[in-house]
Amino acid sequence: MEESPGRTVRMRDVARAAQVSTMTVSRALNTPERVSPEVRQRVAEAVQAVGYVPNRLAGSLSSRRSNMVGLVLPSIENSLFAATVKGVSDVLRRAGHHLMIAESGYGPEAEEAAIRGFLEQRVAGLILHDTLHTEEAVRLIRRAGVPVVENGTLTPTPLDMVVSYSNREAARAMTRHLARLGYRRIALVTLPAAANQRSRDRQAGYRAALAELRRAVDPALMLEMPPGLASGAEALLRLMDRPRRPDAVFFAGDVLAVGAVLECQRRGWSVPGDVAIAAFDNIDLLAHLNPPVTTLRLPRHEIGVRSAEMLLERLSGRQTGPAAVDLRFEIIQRAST
Amino acid sequence: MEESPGRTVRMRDVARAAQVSTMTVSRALNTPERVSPEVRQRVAEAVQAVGYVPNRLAGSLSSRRSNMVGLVLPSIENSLFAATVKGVSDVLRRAGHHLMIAESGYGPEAEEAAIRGFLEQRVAGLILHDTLHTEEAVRLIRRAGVPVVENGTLTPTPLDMVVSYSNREAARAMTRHLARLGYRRIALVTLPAAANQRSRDRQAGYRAALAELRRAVDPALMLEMPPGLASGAEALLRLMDRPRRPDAVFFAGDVLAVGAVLECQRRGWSVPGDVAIAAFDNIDLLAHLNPPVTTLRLPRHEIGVRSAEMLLERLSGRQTGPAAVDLRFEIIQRAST
DNA sequence: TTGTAAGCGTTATCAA
DNA sequence: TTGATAACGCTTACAA
Repeated sequence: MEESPGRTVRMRDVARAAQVSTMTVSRALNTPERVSPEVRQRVAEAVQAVGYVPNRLAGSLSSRRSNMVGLVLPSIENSLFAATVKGVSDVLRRAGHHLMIAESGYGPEAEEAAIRGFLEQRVAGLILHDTLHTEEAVRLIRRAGVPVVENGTLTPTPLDMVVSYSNREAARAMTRHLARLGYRRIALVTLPAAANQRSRDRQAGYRAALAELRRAVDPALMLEMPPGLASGAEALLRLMDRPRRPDAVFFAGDVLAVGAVLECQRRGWSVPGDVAIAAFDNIDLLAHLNPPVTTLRLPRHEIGVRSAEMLLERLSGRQTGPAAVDLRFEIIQRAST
Repeated sequence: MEESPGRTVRMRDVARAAQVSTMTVSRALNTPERVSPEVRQRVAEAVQAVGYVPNRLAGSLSSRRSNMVGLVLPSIENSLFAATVKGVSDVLRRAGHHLMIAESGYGPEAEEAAIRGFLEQRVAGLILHDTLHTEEAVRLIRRAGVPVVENGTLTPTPLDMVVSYSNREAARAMTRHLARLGYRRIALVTLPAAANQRSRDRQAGYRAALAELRRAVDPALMLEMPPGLASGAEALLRLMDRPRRPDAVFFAGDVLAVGAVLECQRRGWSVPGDVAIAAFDNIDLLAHLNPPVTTLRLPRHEIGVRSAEMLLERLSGRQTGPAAVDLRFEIIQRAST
């Protein structure tokens, strides 16, 4: 019943209480099968009695193994990543690992700082959403020799392992889907592509689809907008203001499509009558909007699960060498197209 | 240019390269002002030359200080917490601290497991969203002697520090606001209150407001629903099916209000003509819905910022003793009421 | 199955 | 201002 924050309880205290050496305590805790049942029991009781909480700092320092994984996301606030984080977190927890999270929102330099911080903490592995890194970040990772999973897109030049879907193929598939439905002038709205490989891949997929369909790319129908609901509304208005309007708009980013549908409601425009609208991500809301919005089902959660699993497998020493996992997406056709 | 993951570079290697002792390297890195400029420079160059990445595990073990903070959230997927996490993360990063995140979604036992894990990692402090903890969790925290901030609601029995707004007062204010607007039969929908102090506080605030208005509480107008858009729609339908319909519904949880508004669109019900709708949280979407939805502006981001700041202040040894910070909320009146 | 001794890579402490 | 030495709390390696 000792609850005052006095001197820390060390393994030595448990050892004394159980009348064994610290090594036996260590074994009883980490590899119980290598300790006699009787002693195991005595140690368990001693742990309870003295209120022992193992010090992983000391354990990791000594064993040169760590149970922490670092995750770097472009933005903690973007709810798109929540499903991925959840997947990572669930798998890690079950394996007794812990998750550290940092943000790279301000670009590769911020990512480098986050990576450096994680390596100082001696994480066992890294999961990076972005696929663009500073040279120094790459050097740090290589020297540290930690396994890394990249998530953002199926980069052709992975650091180590990749788990993602193909942004290019997803955009291509949706563009073709819209064409198949009969839309003739399909517009594309993405987030700013300059520092965003995902946006560039989506634009490439759109272009590829049009090329296959033997349609010219009309630059007036390609727009880059910042993220946000208002931004989606504005993109729609700009496109509908063009001399030659689109009959379908593919919003390949964030919640742009939601903003656009809500703007149509306000204007009294019929969707898909006046303009069809398609989105890029399976956020719940899209299914509940009026009309429900055609979109892609992306394997957000599975990306997290597989990333964590691959990392753990590598750490366990079973899996070795680089690997790329191309997870599947799916088109969800709804009333908006 | 050495990039192969060979032997780790230790402080000793830097010391050798700079021709000083490890203590001098340690000082040059942690308290540069206590080292001569010349030596400081030599050490900096040596760090570069050998590619040294400090080992915080060893540092923390030795100094008995850590730069990690543990954050326990009910759900990683719930985007409501994103703003808080962002606030915490920003403040910690600037102070050179790191964030570990875990989930308590399955109740106090899961929270206890998360807390135990963090304490094993020897975090410097804890931020807990929930205010309901197992006895063992409380004992662990007390023994560890780490500072703790609780966030979920202004609990009257804090473990240590609290940073929150008052769920009770917020619900009370919105209920009174709706009454002032002339609504006579105000319904309340919350998340299940059994294991959720926040829901209970909101119900209490609603009851308090009605009592002050000398109105009876009609149990038929109080509903508890699971989270989700579909759930909000269903709640609305159930309430509108009552013999004596509400003229306003206050959705005090999650995205319930959004689901309800979208259901009204589908049914062709006028909001607020047929029924007024109010929400509890300032998610962007509410401002863009048709009609825009009256809601509360809650200090989500500030909660994160202040929590982290208080923790850091305590760690720096300046602030001591418990503290409660009651952050303000605000009603945002929009067209839905 | 259990124990002894020597680190793991850093910092606190004290001395020069 | 700098350095020598002894921890920090655990695990590896080896021995009994």
